[in-house]
Amino acid sequence: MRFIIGKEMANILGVEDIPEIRNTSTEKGKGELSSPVGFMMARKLKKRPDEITKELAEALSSRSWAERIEHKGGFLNIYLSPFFLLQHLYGLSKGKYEEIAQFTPQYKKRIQVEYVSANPTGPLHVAHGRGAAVGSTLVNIFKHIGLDTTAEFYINDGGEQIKKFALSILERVKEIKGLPFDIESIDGGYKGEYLKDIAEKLLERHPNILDMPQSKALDTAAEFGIALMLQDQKEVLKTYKVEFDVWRSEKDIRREGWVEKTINLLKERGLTYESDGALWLKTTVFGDDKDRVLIKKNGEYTYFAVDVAYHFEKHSRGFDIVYDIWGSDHYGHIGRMKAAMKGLGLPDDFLQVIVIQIVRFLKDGEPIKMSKRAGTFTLLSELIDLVGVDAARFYFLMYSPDNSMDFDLDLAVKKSMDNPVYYVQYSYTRALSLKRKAEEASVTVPTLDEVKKALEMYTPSEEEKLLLINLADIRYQLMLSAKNLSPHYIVNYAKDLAGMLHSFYQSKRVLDAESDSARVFRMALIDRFVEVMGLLHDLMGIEKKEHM
RNA sequence: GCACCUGUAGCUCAACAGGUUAGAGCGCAGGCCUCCGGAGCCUGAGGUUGGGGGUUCGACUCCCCCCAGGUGCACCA
Repeated sequence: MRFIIGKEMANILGVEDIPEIRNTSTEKGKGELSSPVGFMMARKLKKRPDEITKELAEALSSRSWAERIEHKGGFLNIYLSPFFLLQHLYGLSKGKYEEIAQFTPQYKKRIQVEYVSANPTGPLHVAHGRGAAVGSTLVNIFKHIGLDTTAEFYINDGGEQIKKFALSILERVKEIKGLPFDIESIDGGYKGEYLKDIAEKLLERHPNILDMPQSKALDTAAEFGIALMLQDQKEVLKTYKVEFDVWRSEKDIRREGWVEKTINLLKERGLTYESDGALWLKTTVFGDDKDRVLIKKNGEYTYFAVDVAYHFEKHSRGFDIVYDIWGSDHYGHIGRMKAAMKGLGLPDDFLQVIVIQIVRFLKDGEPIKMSKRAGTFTLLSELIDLVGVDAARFYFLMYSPDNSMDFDLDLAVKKSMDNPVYYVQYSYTRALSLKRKAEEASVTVPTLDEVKKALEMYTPSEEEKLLLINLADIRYQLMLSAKNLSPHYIVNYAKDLAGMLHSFYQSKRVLDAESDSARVFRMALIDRFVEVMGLLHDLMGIEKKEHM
């Protein structure tokens, strides 16, 4: 809706750029929408700001969408026709998201979002919860506005960690068998209790595992443990409303020869050299602080080498933009990866890393120490059991990913009204309950024609218009989240809408309204609220509750 | 030391592409149900946007310099 108006302004002024239109509905005396178009265009058009806005106000005031237009210096303050807004909202379910998608840099690109990508050497940790919530919501938004998006999980089932994992499992098998065992001797070994479960199940399947040759035993343990952990991760993610289109295995990347292919290409480009028995990539040429090892002196590929190959493979699959969602602890990986992408001749905007800042979990007001090595970590599944999927997701989504956050477990456990997720869910339930009551009373949702007639008789109040204009802003809000790569815009938007619904609900009766026309208008408003708020629930991945 | 993130009301956070008087929630003070769900609503107090310069008609927003907190700087992943 903002775009429609912005485009009309641009047409009248004969300029290319669509002027900024702000939602000023909650501010007094600035209209419902407002644009600093006079200031923005003054230089270009060589006119005074107030001349421009005066001209626009005159030209636009006859438009059907305009109820009233004021010009104040360089600002144009617009009051919209309620019918126009409802008409817009009635057309919402039919899609037409193209016109907002084109304001995002991802428009008409093939995009991939890779996130979570946890090691399959253990269950998902609570810290995975934030990236999972952010990633899945971004993907939901991208897909909803029609961007060509693939959600991908990279299974790190190759490399050094897997060896340590397999060794650790075998030690636990020895333990169960009553044989001497020693986990401490494994450098970076896995000490979590869950390894005993894996070992037990492994013994059931392969009772003779310890009689196998060492390398076969390790392979068997690794394969078995990975399958089990992956299964566990998939189940938790499903509960957590996180879905992937593609699960890509590191082992397959290696097996398909992508690493050799990639390294050869880098060699051809003269970007590698040997030193200390290792093969190095000249990432410093592309702005990295130091060069990085591709092949260790023991002949194995580094994680970095495989990851570069994986991203080269992504490009070969035809993606234009790849978003990797990483925790801030992987920050050091970014510079070298971007340098490697440049070395491979990929476009500058191909790899974009969304860095999620750290989450601290507070218990009794104190941060909990969490470490995989020590085996004392808290699981994502435990967090879900504790606070529920809705609260967990909502809490993670509320904050900008740039912001480090504290997750107060005591507060979340309380399920008290401090928790904004209830406030938002309650608004949906309340509106839905009203629709249910209406249905019982045989009051139907009006057609657009009925709304039009009703609005000839009825003038909406402040609360009603506020809710209306903000509902109609849904697509702009989705565009903001998509463009700025953060779900927190739509979460705050949902909180605002919920407040407006409650405020409206408190001040006006719907079913026993003072007039037929008022009831028709309000029924339309409630119906559209359920539509928009329902969509927001779906995108955020929280439950739409019929009853609370 | 270098790089990145953060610093906004007592607390937790917003603020769109630089735009008109910096907004919410919690907490605090007061008020509101004969009534469609009070898990709600209304009113109020509360701010030198960490500090200092600069650019601009206009700066929380952009640039520079400081200060404070966090994270990262592996032939680990």
